Amino acid sequence: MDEAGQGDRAEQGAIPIRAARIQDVAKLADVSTATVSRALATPERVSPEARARVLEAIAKTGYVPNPAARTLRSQKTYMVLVVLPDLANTFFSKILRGIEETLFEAGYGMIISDLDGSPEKEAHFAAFTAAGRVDGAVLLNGHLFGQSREGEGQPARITIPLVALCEAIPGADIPQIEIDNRAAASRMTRHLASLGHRRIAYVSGPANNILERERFQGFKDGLEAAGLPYDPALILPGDYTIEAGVRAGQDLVARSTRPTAVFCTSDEMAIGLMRTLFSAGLRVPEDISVAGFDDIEFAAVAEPSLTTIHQPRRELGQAAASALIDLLQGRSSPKRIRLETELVIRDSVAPL
Amino acid sequence: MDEAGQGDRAEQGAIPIRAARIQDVAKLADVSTATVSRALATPERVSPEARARVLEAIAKTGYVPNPAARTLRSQKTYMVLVVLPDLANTFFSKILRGIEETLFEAGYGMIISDLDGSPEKEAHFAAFTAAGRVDGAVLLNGHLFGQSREGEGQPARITIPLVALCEAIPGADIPQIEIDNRAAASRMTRHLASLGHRRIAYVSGPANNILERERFQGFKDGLEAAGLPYDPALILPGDYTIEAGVRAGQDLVARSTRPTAVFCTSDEMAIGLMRTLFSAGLRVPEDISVAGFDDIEFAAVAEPSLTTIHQPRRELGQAAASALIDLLQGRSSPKRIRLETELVIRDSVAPL
DNA sequence: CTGTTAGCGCCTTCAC
DNA sequence: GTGAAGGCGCTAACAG
Repeated sequence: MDEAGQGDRAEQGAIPIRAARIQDVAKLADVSTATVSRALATPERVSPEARARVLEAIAKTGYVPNPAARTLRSQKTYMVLVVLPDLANTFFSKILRGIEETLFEAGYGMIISDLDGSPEKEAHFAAFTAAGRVDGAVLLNGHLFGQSREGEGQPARITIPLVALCEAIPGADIPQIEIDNRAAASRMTRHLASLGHRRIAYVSGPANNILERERFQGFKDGLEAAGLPYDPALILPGDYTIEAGVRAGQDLVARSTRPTAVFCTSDEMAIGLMRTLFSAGLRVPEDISVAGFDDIEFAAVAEPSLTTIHQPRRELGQAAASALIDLLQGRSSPKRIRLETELVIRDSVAPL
Repeated sequence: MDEAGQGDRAEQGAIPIRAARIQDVAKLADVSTATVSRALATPERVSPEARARVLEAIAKTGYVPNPAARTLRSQKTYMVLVVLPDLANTFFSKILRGIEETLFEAGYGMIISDLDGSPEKEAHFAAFTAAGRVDGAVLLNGHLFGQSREGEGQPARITIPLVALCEAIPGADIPQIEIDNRAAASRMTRHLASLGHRRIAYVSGPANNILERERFQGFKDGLEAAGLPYDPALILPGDYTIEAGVRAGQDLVARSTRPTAVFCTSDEMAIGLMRTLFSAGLRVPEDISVAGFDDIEFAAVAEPSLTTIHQPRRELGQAAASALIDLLQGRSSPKRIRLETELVIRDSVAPL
């Protein structure tokens, strides 16, 4: 015995019952520890009698295998890391749920890392991952860990299975689960044009973001398909947040000639933008039509309800988790999975 | 050597570089493994020269301690479990962020369990916790794990530090971080009454929920303070979701005599309710005033913007994480922490 | 201040 | 079908 051992971490008199170990079960069932282990992992290789005794002993002792020991031995953690840029963003919560439920069914736990734009956090989680605390990772942040600034010996290369979700990672040879952002943005743009709108503004995502690049392309595709000119003055900078929508709205309100429709590349921005328009006495859709992207919960109950692009968020999460599990269990996975979006027509957009 | 070892988990030719172990570092730095360990854990107990050599060797090898081995030895996981009833609920995301950032600073990781109303999931996570995969847990779901249905040998008692957040757990002798729901609800009720409203409806949370019980008490307190009678016909059932608000709205719309104000115990319900009122041609606040609770992001940009009770969500998360960390590190923590709420007056409520 | 040593609990080969 | 034994990588006692 080395340390004092157990107990007293929580001062309120925690009961110093030592958790049952495999030895305890073995003794009680009158078998070796190897048999206990096998009874759990490969029951068919253990005689029915022994198995029954083991199971009974497990029930009696309340034995739960020690995961640290198991991991140390088997090199498997049954944990998956989910890396996302902003946990507080509504858009991710339902995706997370899709991921979590799929992982759970397969016996994996989920560790979340909220990068929050901090490079040091990213470095931390890269180390975390390299240290083998997780078997795999789902990346929602649009790039690989640290992009290994080379030099410096071996920068702890990450060799576990990875999957990219939503924000595709161009160069990476990993499964990518996403929607067709370009096609969806084009679809919305054509929808607006088909209603007679000719001056259509576009509120962008963050510069250099892959979603933004694709949606912007789609916007231009849509203009072209509708025979409308591209006017840089109608491009407003944004970053998918409510506040960005508010700012874009202020810009619009201040103009003498306004667009007749605004395509916001997130519902948050659309809602923030509408708010600003209302405050200035403008009506949606009578004075100006507003469209969103994502179809978050609030899109349907906004006033007016929001015309937008529906993303199957839960299914995206599930698909990403499934792809990762496939990899984790030695199966292969398609390199690219694209889920369908849908144009949802509500009340915030009207014919000109 | 037993197994084949390393490599080939990910089929795409993962490089079979074995991660550096403490031994490798020790050899390179020409010290014992114990010294390496100490250089990391208690640098002040190692000579500066040795420390420098160790650090250099670590940099050269890219060494990252194996957490499974560390956990096995030290019985510490540096992981915290966060148990919540519904990950997809907007209300939790900012709280999670508060928790995560505080844990992160203290070197702890966060594992999320979305209970999703499933008892089997709860049992799973109870076992998970009992198995020692986490050092502590933050409970947002209003009750202790499984409430240990006794009998059956030792049902793997959970003895790690726990903290309850938002939903207090009455009998439990653990730190509870919350707001004063009763006082806040009373405050809002009195605010409505002070504007001349005498028929105030109340849209509830789920029956038996502790938040609901407290807020309902507060509502009655407020009525009493304002000298208004309590009318059971003005209590509408809800569960904090948008849909519940929609349903409550339908109920209201169908009535011949309506309340002049509605106090919804969540912003989601308030937004859903307003939507239904609009669809029926009613105006807010001209025809009917609507108040919410929580002050989620969308409350400020709803149309009309929502009068509500502000909860410091991020701070709640931070406070819970801090309390847990105190416990984890052997310090004590106050048994009850109550953060201040604020009445936020916007446009959805008007004088009668 | 530093090295030696002994496990943490489990899984898995090897021998029977 | 089963048991004995070694070791996954680390840290904490104990000597020095």
